[in-house]
Amino acid sequence: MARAERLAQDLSLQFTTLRRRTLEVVAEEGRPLGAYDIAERLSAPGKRVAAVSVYRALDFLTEHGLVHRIASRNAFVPCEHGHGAGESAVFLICRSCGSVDETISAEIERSLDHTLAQAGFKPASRIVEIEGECGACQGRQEEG
Amino acid sequence: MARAERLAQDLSLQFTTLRRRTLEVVAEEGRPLGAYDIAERLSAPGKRVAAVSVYRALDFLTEHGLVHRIASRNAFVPCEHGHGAGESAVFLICRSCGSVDETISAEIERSLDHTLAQAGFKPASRIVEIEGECGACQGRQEEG
DNA sequence: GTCTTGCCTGTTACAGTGTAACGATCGGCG
DNA sequence: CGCCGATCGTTACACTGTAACAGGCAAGAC
Ligand SMILES: [Zn+2]
Ligand SMILES: [Zn+2]
Ligand SMILES: [Zn+2]
Ligand SMILES: [Zn+2]
Repeated sequence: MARAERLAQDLSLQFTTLRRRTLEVVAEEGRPLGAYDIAERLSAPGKRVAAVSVYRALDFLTEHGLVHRIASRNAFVPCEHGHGAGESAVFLICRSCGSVDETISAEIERSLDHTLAQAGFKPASRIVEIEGECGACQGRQEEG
Repeated sequence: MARAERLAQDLSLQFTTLRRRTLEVVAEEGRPLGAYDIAERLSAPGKRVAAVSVYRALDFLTEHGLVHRIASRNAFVPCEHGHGAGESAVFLICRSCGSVDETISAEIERSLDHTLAQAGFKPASRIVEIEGECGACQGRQEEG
């Protein structure tokens, strides 16, 4: 990810090997990965990476917007947008193939802001996760 | 909850003591409760309720729309609406007081449907959870 | 009545998820 | 050099959730 590299220069020292490799592993996989799965992929014979280290790396990466946590799956995906400020994402999670698509919709953003303002609620973070079936899997199912 | 009682008659046999008491405990608390917290509240000296039983009761209650699971907290709240069919809720979770407010917005529903249709995604369940500060806590903070 | 069946519950055991605490290591700085 | 801050390794532990199996109980069949 080029965006990560750019950010890396800003925080020069902060983007350590473990954090970089954690991001790489998450980005290479096409589906959400659990922290323990990541630890396993980062481990080599004789060089084991503990899950707690992965959690710390993931904390760093999520704080800087490089990965997202999927609350309904206890898993992590790379950010594919580089959204600014309070811009939040909508995650489309396919129950068949397990893929996660991250989209941004100004329309949803607006209607959420509207509802929150009406309720007098000051938002800090937003979680919008939709489970269902992605377009590809729908087509596959109709054929088979 | 009257709604629960009404449903109880439909499923007469199904609404057992354990399930009823689980719903009561969740409804009495003003904030999301974890399954183990519920088990603790249901337990009496000499009569311990295991967490696994609570999970089964919660499965039943969520399937029938009497309680909701808060994915970002691994906790459960009573449903306060009795929403029909695919109508999904928006949860406003206060970081200060821990309260959860359940609201329904047709506007959000519409914009979500629109975005999903555009992406060719067939939704099955929706999770919308906003963390932030509720109106009451904002007022309290400004004073103190 | 008794037997079988299905559903709910109890119990144990275990897998998966996440954090606290402490120590070692490394780099920068006086 | 010694100090300080941040990162990382290691251990231990708490919390969340499920699988598997056995007992209880009500309802219907014989
Ligand atoms: Zn993103
Ligand atoms: Zn799919
Ligand atoms: Zn509800
Ligand atoms: Zn509050």
